[in-house]
Amino acid sequence: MPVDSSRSSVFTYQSAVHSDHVLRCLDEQRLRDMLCDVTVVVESRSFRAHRSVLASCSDYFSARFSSHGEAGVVISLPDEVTVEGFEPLLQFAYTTKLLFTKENILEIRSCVSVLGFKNLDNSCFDFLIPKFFDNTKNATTPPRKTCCRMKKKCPKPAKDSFASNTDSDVDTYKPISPATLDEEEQQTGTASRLLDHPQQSCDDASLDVNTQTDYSLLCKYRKFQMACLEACGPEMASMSPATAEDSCSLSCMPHTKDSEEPTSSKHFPVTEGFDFLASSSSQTKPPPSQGSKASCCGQTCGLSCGESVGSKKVKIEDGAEELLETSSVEEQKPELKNVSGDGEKLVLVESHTPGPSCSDWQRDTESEQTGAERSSIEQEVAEHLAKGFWSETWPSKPSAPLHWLKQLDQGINDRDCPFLRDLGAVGARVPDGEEASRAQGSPDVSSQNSGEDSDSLDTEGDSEFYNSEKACELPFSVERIASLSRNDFQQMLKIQCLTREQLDFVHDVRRRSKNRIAARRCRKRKLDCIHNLECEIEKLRTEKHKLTTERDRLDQQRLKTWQRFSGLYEKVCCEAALRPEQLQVLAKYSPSACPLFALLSPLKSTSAQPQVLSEAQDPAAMACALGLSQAGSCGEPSMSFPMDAVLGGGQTTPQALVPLGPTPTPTFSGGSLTSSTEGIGAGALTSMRPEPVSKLITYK
DNA sequence: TGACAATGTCATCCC
DNA sequence: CAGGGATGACATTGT
Repeated sequence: MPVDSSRSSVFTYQSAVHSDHVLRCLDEQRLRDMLCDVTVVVESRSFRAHRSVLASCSDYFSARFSSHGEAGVVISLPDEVTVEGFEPLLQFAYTTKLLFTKENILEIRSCVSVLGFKNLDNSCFDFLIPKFFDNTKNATTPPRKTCCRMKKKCPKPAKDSFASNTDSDVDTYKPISPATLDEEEQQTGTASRLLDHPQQSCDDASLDVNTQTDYSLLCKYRKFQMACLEACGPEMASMSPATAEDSCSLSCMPHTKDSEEPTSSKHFPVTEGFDFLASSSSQTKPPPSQGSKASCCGQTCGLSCGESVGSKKVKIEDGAEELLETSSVEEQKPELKNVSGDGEKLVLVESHTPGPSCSDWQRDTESEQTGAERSSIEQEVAEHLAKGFWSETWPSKPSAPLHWLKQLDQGINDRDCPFLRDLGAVGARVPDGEEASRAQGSPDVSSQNSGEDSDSLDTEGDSEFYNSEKACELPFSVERIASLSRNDFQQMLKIQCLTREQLDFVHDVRRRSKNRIAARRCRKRKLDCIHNLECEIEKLRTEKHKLTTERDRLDQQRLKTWQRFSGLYEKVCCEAALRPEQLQVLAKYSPSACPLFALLSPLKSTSAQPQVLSEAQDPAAMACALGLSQAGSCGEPSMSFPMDAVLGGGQTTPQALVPLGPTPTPTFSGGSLTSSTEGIGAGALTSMRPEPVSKLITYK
């Protein structure tokens, strides 16, 4: 790890292999029953393990162990957990690899669900299980093919061939070609979205791994998953290993030497950020000695485009052939290669790629880059490759990028592989020399040069990219441009001594990559904001409903209270036979909510109801008549009450409380003042000073 | 063929 | 002042 001694910054070294080493040692301890502190009993079979490991992988164990503090505990798992399902999970906990077959995948999923196993999301099984058990392709065929442009870019014959194969044999899960998606991500970077989206949809590991996303609300990622089922599924379902070898996808693998070997592995994205990592060798990534060329090539075609941190990869093994993860740490785990299988066996591998934190650019190319930008970068790198980006070193590097391009010739129709067609288009630009001859040496590739849709596939930006790139043969991978930190990036530029044009190109690539990620972040934030606002609206609606209910309840309560007051005042007025001036005095000292209070102000505006006054000669009757009108004194809402509301001895209807507007309309029904005797006494009356009407009647 | 969604890119502002 | 992030606007592509 080169460190600039002139720096005073604090450096962080993050080992790429440490975590894997620890896990491997734990696994060895488990196999040797060393330091194991728990015995897990499943169906009368015991498994020794470390509690810390189990607890860190499973919510179930975490909860169980938290309640059993003592060591040497024996835990019996529920009946739902079977040996068939638990054993692979235990191995996964110690190896990050989940071996499963068609026979036990259901058991495993059940156990995952029961035990709350982490990092094994249901969506992964949701993706795989249909491929195992769904005999009807249409049942899993999505209406749209979001993820793969193969449909668009591949001529119909290729698609039809897939379809025919699928129809004939979909029950058998076969490894699919890594090219099916790798090519596409190299082409357009679409695969990065496709891989990012499932993560977002399921575990919210969106393009911004540090933030939570509600992208799960969006069905687009599910659409991607379903689209992959169709686009990749047919291959998965129908392609035999032999056919897989012939597929273009395998040829896209940038292996230095292994790529020449028949490969039955497939590389395709799976939901929940799982990638199906394809490799038929123990070294998927080109050796570091090949420099940036091999490194870029490996990343372009061999790496999946999941998130760099915590990304998961699925290795598909065919038979006894073992595939190794592209991670550098994989080389340290040869013992894990012994995955024999009578039939097909899949290995889910969760990679532990550390984040970039050192200045080792060689390491950076292997482990550093975000999934969001990786695909697009890979695309660019792929374009570089196809254009003979490393033409300088190419002659001496037989395993250089075009090597795997050359393999595209092997029984592969470029029409079957959109990436090939794109590469062909790019290859047409290969200026001269060996690259051109190599490209021409491939009938398929050369034919791609005249592909009718190759030009249409190039966007304006691509053309600009090609033009600028043509004069910029960079000695490092494009992905590194965007993935490096600012300081490292500048340092790298100093070291490389690039030309002005190259510098411009590099900065442009970096700027666009950064901005691309920023745009994704921005959009994600926007979606999050929209979702939060929607949640807020829903909350406010709920609160409004609650408040409305409460208001209605209080209205009813107030109505009852009003009825009691009405009866009481009615009684007082009738029995006391008060004169108008006495009524005014009484009303003056009465709460505004009481009916008598209404007598005060209406007396001043009796001109509005002369006929009423003329009829109501009796003070009590007049009081009752005037009491109908409450002309908004003191700014209170105007109220109008039917006579029976006041005189009916509590026979008030809810309408009596409904405000009728600023101009009250007295409704005198000529009722008598015979009142009920119920209610509170006069003494209690004077002591009751309820809140004014303006406070009691608070309408919205 | 138009609507729509997703994404990339550019320009601009702000830090 | 350079660089990077955020974001609106626009273009492109796919469904």
